[in-house]
Amino acid sequence: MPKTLVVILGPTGVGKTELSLRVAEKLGCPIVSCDSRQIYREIPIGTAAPNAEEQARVKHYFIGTHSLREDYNAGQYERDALQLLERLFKPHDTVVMTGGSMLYIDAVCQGLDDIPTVPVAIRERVASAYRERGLSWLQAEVQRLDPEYWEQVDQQNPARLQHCVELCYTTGGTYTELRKGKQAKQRPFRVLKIGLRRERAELYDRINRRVLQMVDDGLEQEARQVYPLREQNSLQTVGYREMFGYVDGEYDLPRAIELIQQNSRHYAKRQMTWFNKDQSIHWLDANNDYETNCNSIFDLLRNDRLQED
RNA sequence: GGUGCCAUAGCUCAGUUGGUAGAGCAAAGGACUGAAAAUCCUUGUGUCACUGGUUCGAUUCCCGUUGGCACCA
Repeated sequence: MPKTLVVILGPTGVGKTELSLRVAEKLGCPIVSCDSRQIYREIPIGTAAPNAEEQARVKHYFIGTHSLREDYNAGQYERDALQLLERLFKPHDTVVMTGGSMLYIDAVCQGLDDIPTVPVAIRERVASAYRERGLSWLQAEVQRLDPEYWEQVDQQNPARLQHCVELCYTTGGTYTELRKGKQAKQRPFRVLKIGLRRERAELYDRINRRVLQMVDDGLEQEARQVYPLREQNSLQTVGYREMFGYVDGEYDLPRAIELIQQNSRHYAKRQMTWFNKDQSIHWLDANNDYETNCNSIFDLLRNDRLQED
């Protein structure tokens, strides 16, 4: 029997959670979360993680499994998720994966290149040099160490440049050498990507209202509890940065809420830009009833199987 | 009621010594391989409040109107 991973993706707030639950219930399979922030146990409210009731309906993986103090990233997720899927595909022919973290989805479905982990000391060295000497230093380093990458890279983007410099320091070679693996990695299962979408105005309205609901549910208190960890990468997250600004007295609570809504909309927009490029996604209208969308997914699964045989 | 100041992009404001205007934010589009809810790039025509006057030409100067703010009654 061919093994299939059903990936349900879409922008934040589109309604992935409930559809995923219905699909998983009908298939009798678990849900693997593909969300770079729901993985942290301290921040369930602001990340709209599935609640206890939802998790009781279907077994979930990668929800609240890590602490904000841990460094986690897409490469690690690729390894963890593949390992888990190998296990889950023994009893199950189909597994549902759901989430909106674009890079994490690609990491599982296509795979990332094998890039070494940068030692903390090197990361800090590059970061402090950048702080002291600015973007032009990063640009000069990349030109010197990896001219080929310099030609393609977004030259104004410090995050990209820093990463390249870190890897050159770490390996003694170039970043370009590590980026050669363009074609998709072989996976021991097939992937069916389902994209959920709805009209822009409607999506934004849902996002705005969901943020207000999060505030009612105690987002401010949740943010205050994790405030001491605000410098962690894991807290460079919509909903928390804005609350930290409020706690620091930069603006009032209504302004913080406005900013959270706005940044959530920006995030949704970036997700859509990314997903729009992916030709392998089968799009469904989030306004259809669950029965209709579930049936569409099962039809796609069946066709997929027939083709395979 | 009187006097003064203000009225320019969705918002906050620059500016044009008279030749029809530009920043920040918002918004839209895009990029993206171990920070990815991150990080970055591109995009600015708007009756310059309304009416009349002066002028070759007014958003800019003048009269009036409307709205706002301040002070005086």
